[in-house]
Amino acid sequence: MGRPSRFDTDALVETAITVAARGGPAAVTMVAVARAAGAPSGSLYHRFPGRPALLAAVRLEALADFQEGLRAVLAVADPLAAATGAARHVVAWSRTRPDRARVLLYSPVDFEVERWPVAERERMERGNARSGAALVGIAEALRAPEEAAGPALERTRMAVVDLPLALVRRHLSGGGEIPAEAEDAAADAAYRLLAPRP
Amino acid sequence: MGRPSRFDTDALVETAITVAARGGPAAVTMVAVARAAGAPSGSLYHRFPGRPALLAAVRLEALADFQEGLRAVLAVADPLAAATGAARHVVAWSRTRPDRARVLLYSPVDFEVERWPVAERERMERGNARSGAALVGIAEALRAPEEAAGPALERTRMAVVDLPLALVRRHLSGGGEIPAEAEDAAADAAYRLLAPRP
DNA sequence: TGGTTTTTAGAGACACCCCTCTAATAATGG
DNA sequence: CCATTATTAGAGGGGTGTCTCTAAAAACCA
Repeated sequence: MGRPSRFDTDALVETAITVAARGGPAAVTMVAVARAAGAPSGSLYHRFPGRPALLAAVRLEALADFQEGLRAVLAVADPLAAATGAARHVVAWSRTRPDRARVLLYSPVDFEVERWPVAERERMERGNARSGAALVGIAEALRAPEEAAGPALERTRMAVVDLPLALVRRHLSGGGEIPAEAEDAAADAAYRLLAPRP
Repeated sequence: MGRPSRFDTDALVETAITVAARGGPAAVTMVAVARAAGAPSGSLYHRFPGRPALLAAVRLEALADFQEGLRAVLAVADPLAAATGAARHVVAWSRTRPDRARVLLYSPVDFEVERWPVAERERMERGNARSGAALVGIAEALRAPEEAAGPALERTRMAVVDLPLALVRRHLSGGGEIPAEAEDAAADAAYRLLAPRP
């Protein structure tokens, strides 16, 4: 099998994630990650064809981890419970995995998606499509009889993803931590946004 | 008065804003902005002592423009109307000034606030304090009798600032535009979040 | 043991950026 | 018209980053 590796891919991605969490995607350079991992740059290039691939690995790791849990929560039968649970999950996940959450607070553009290798870009689109489909299901179940599909989806996405992430953003950007109460706040807000009008 | 200037400070800040909107704070380098403005880098250094000062100018211009309008809307007498109006304003402002909005979607850390000249940092803190005070007033007026001050402020800030900005973020990050309906969505969501429970 | 394979190790070419510094330029005031 | 002054113009040093390429190291396998 040849010489055993001193730095395995997962560990390198992990340090790249902490670098990204601390300094944003711009700080994720090949040299910076190599230095942080105590590896020579050659070892990095041995695993990632270039910086775009490294950025993709960082983003995809965070995204997959996030979406996996989200989809599990969204699978609950009662749509309102699924939605409030998902809102709570977004905050809870971010609280326990702040570095990965910080990665997700940046936009795809910041991670230079347009330069990613095609395989990685497709992997991201597949993940987004799967989660998007789960969300559409919930939105449809919650939709008021007279409401159009578009606005209903908008409202659901806002309650389940955007609003919790906004909460997370305010706490994390600035170096702080997320308080436990934020989970309740997210769930409560989602309920208010999605419960049928009185 | 000496030789008249070919590039005035405001115009340079303006091009810096479009550079920042397109490529994020990382793209705002002295050379990049100089190139975009068609000016030699020396002209830039003549007006800004260095990159941190340029980043500060970009951020402060966007922030001042945003907060000015926000405070005006928050000054409305009825607190619930002020809050929903403010939420609407955040989206409306972002819709008409997408480049400035894009600048505000990044965190202070991304703009390297810690390296700014002190004067600029203080100017930012003063602006934040003023807007924060206006928000505290609204939050206090909206607070339910049995609610504590902290959570009430959290809820108000979320409805008035975070959630509208989250909406804006989804549309702007990715290069798109903000649809006009988003203003209604923001105002509606703010109402649902802040109106007294049935 | 000796060949094969995988990986580390790091030097080096090239590009870009920050910033300094010196000249040249073009207006104004006496 | 000349001195003054604000500004443009851009060359160049020093630093850092990307990526390539060669050599050595360290395991496995026959």
